[in-house]
Amino acid sequence: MTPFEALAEPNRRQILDLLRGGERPAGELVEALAISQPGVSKHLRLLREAGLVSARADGQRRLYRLEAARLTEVDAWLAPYRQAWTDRLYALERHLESEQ
Amino acid sequence: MTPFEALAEPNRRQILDLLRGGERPAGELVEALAISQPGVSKHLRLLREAGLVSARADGQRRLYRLEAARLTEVDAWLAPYRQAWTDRLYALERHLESEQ
DNA sequence: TTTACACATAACTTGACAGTTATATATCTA
DNA sequence: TAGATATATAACTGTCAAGTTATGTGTAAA
Repeated sequence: MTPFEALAEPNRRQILDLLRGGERPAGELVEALAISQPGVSKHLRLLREAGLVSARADGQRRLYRLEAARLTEVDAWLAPYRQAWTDRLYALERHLESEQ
Repeated sequence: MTPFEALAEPNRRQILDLLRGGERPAGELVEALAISQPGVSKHLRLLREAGLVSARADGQRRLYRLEAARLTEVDAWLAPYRQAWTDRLYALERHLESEQ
């Protein structure tokens, strides 16, 4: 699963958002989401396969951590577009359009 | 279809990449991709529904254009992560890990 | 006014994903 | 050692996306 595919699912984005606050046990993520525990576990697996999170054992819990580095791939793809929408020409086109 | 879902598919990302160079007729996109004409047409529809492209008639052709503004939604989601991976603390963690 | 062209839509197949419940595995605790 | 807890996996179902071929629709050209 590529990072792009991983981000397509809202629950997975929410998981990443939660992990931005630091390491979290799986159970805490389960509480925060509106789906079942196995559902969360499956999303965590896909996120791991995408390299977007990592996990380590802590007793009977598993602590998940954000691997933000993998998101640079998405960021890199987006970069040239960022230039596009900040373009003065682009802004002008939008402006002319809105006047119709 | 959300922008996130739209970007999950590589052919659609390629279409957007091509449209970064300016308006293109559908046929030109068909030539560039490795899938059938109806396949491309369906992707274009989804991209339209996601607001990522727009189309206008030009004789018997249809010219597609990038609507980069919609990508700001993705960019906005990504923004706080961008901070995360440029963090000095984050860099330090990566460094310590690589030493193991 | 046919024929050709560009594109969209219809209809269908296949496979993957997201969700569920039930169960297995491992660790902690009484 | 016997529960109790935390998490993962198995097994299953329903939905949907992505691809295909075949066909429809509108515009250009002969």
